[in-house]
Amino acid sequence: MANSASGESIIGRLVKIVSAFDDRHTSMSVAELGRRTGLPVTTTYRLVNDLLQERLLEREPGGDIHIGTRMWELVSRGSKMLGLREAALPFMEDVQAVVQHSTTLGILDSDEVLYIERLGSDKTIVDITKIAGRLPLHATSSGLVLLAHSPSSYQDSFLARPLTKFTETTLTDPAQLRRHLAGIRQRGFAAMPGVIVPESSGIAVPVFGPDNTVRAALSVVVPRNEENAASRVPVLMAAARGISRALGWRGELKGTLRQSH
Amino acid sequence: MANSASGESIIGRLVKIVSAFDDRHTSMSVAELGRRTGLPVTTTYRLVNDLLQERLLEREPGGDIHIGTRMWELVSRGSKMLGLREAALPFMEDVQAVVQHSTTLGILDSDEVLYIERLGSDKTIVDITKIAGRLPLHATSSGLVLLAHSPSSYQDSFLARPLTKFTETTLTDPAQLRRHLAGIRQRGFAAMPGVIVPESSGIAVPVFGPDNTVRAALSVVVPRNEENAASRVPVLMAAARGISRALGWRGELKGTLRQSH
DNA sequence: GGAGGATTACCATTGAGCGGGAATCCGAAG
DNA sequence: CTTCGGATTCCCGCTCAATGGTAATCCTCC
Repeated sequence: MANSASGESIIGRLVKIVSAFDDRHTSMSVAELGRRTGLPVTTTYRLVNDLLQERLLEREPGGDIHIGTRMWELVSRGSKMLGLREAALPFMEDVQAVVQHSTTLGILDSDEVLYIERLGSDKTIVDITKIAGRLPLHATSSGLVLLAHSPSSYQDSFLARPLTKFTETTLTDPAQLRRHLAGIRQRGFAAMPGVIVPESSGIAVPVFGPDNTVRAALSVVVPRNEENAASRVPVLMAAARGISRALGWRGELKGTLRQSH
Repeated sequence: MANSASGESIIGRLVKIVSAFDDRHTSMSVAELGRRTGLPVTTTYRLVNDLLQERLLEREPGGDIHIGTRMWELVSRGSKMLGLREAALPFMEDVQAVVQHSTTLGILDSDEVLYIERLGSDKTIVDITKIAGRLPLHATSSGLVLLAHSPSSYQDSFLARPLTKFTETTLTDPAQLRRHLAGIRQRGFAAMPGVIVPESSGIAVPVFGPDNTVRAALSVVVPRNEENAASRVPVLMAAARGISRALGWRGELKGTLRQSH
């Protein structure tokens, strides 16, 4: 920005400021914000005041500040997430009504699954997905579905890097994963028992856009001991097709391999 | 910012840029963005490129740009809306399951109701609420609930200004509205037949925070001809209490008037 | 091939942003 | 009441990042 010192753009600082807030820290004093962002004190105060002016941040009675309603509103309204969410929600409600555990919708972003919607807060089941939360691709059923339908060049580069092993069942071997991904494409769904948390297992299916590429992964998390997990697949698939259609998808293009004639 | 000409801060421009996107325009060319915002061409391109750098905006194959996933993620994760939403959603699902029409959660912001959550996309019923959408306070059941529980100084200033009459049943007279608000406080809910659209009517109840102030309004929209609309009130009230409790509310403080002994 | 628009490249100008330092405010502890 | 540590605001000169014209280039349709 004008002047340098830090050599960082205002926009970069905005990102720092907004990033300082998360689900565990939705509000804090300006001083603390300065500490968390590492910005010079004076600068922090000036920026915060500018943002308060525009209602992008808000000051609460105690003096602490938090992300402003206006910011949430502008971003939510203009973002494509809303459209995807709108299309998906009715179907997710149906799934939720039948499956009774938690239903999530995730997209691929920056080599991770980003969950953009989630229904059901059943405390009896371990489920670490959160809205606007991220999890690794190779350790979630949603992630595997998204990865399985990515361009192979992307898969290659992703599988080339070291993968964390979360539990016994987490696959980390590239060759093994490749075979697994092929299976997912073949069967049309991914079922992963306890890949991140041993107690629960996830089932995920792909959601397609008009161009027949995968837009998102719809998934449910169920207790691992539940043996009829596979019975959930048809419900999920039907819902995913509904969502896809709502997004403008018109069925597989000719030439795409099908399950059966 | 550095240099003036327009005499506008970068932050103001950011707001302009983000505001240029809405649910009907989730993506556009940079040139069009420049037109919509009224910013100089070159400036628009430069700003957009900076934002693309930070992944706050994203470029799609066609060249059009849209609000970036990162922006949505950062704002959603850090915003207090998520907490409110998380608390409310399970109860909203229950209401939705029983009432079958659309269930919404709205807060008071800038003299309007801002809807932050909505379940149910029943096309058979006219419902103009949208997530991140706004509607006037005096013409929605949610708005009236929020207004009824606002500080009287705020009510005064709000009622002092001219109010738009949307349908026959929209109340616009301050005195009449005041009486109505008193009734809402007394009964604990607002029921408005066709205040904005004649075909549907809304029922709303307040959601309280730990300090016993109203945080939000929970409401359902049902067809107007449905005469047992009142029967929906208990469900809503129970759900609202559940949400309030999830927010840390601990029941009415002593001294607060109750419906009955 | 050419007209109209979108996008990029170039560049001189300058005041908005910067941030150190000091003063002030405020609440809690002594 | 005084002290003390932290949060917040004020002040202010420096300077380069941001600005936004103009012009060149790149696309796309007719």
